[in-house]
Amino acid sequence: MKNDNWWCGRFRGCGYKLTVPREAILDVLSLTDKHLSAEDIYLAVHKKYPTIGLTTVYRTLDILVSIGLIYKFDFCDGRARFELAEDSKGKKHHHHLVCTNCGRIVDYTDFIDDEIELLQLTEKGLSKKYNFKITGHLIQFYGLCDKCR
Amino acid sequence: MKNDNWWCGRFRGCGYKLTVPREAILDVLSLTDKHLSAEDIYLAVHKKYPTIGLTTVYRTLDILVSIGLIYKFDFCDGRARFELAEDSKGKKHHHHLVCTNCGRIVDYTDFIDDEIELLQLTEKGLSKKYNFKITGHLIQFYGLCDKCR
DNA sequence: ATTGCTACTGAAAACCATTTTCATTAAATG
DNA sequence: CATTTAATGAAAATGGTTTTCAGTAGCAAT
Repeated sequence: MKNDNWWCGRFRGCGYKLTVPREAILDVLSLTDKHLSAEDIYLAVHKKYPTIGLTTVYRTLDILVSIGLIYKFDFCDGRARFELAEDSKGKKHHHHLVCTNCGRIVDYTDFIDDEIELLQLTEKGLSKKYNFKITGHLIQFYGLCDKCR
Repeated sequence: MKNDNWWCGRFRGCGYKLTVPREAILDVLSLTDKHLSAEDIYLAVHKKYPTIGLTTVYRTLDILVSIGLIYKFDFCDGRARFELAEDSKGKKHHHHLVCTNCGRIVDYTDFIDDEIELLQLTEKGLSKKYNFKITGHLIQFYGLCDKCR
């Protein structure tokens, strides 16, 4: 097990052990630009490590979400999807545009700046008015892609 | 069966029959300000009409969503939740603030105007750039409420 | 290196919201 | 009122996710 990956510190700092399955799962996520489901990840990991089980994939994803290394999304197709958090790996912050017919997902980074600005303003207002400690937001567009429209 | 409810036309216009279960389900939804799950609705309907089944509730909710009479939301607690579309019944358009600890949901209408304006601008931009026919958006905030923080 | 502690693991079973199946019933139309 | 066809309820199936449990492997202290 190599201890030189960028996420090792993050793991140990949270009291989690560094294991082969966890490293394999993070590898898969850091090498794709797709929005993988737990099963997608399981299948990808399975090619290199056939002994790693789906249960472990689910458990690991839970941990990764909880320590903020990955994000979990619901694109309304009945399964959760995961992607690496953008600050982890030189990825750009983006939002999603989802085709409700074929499931295609477009990551867009245009328009983001205005969105972020407004979101921060709203978060501040909500936080004050309702005394919430805001931890996150979700903004997503749905529609029909060029092929499906 | 009274044929004088505001939704009768909407139903018939879409080729759906007006039935007791459908009316009962819409009644429940129009009398609450909560975000009910399919089971919540089933239980509420069940008090007055014990013969109406959960299956029918699910089927009716599907229809209501598809004709735009209600909205379906995912607040990440493992079940879908439903509420009457705001244009149906003098309800104000709002977005949601969700407590990730206790599940409390705050409907907020402040800040909405700016949000809507930005969303429309973004929709226009996305629609042009990616050739999507945008049909909807989702914007939601997560955090810890005053009791849970 | 070896040990001991404890977290981690895989397989199987359980879970649970939602969907499907199918035989029966009831709404709408004329 | 009869006919057509959609709607219904019960039960079974589905399928993503979680739990259980006995065995395994990280890792800190020796």
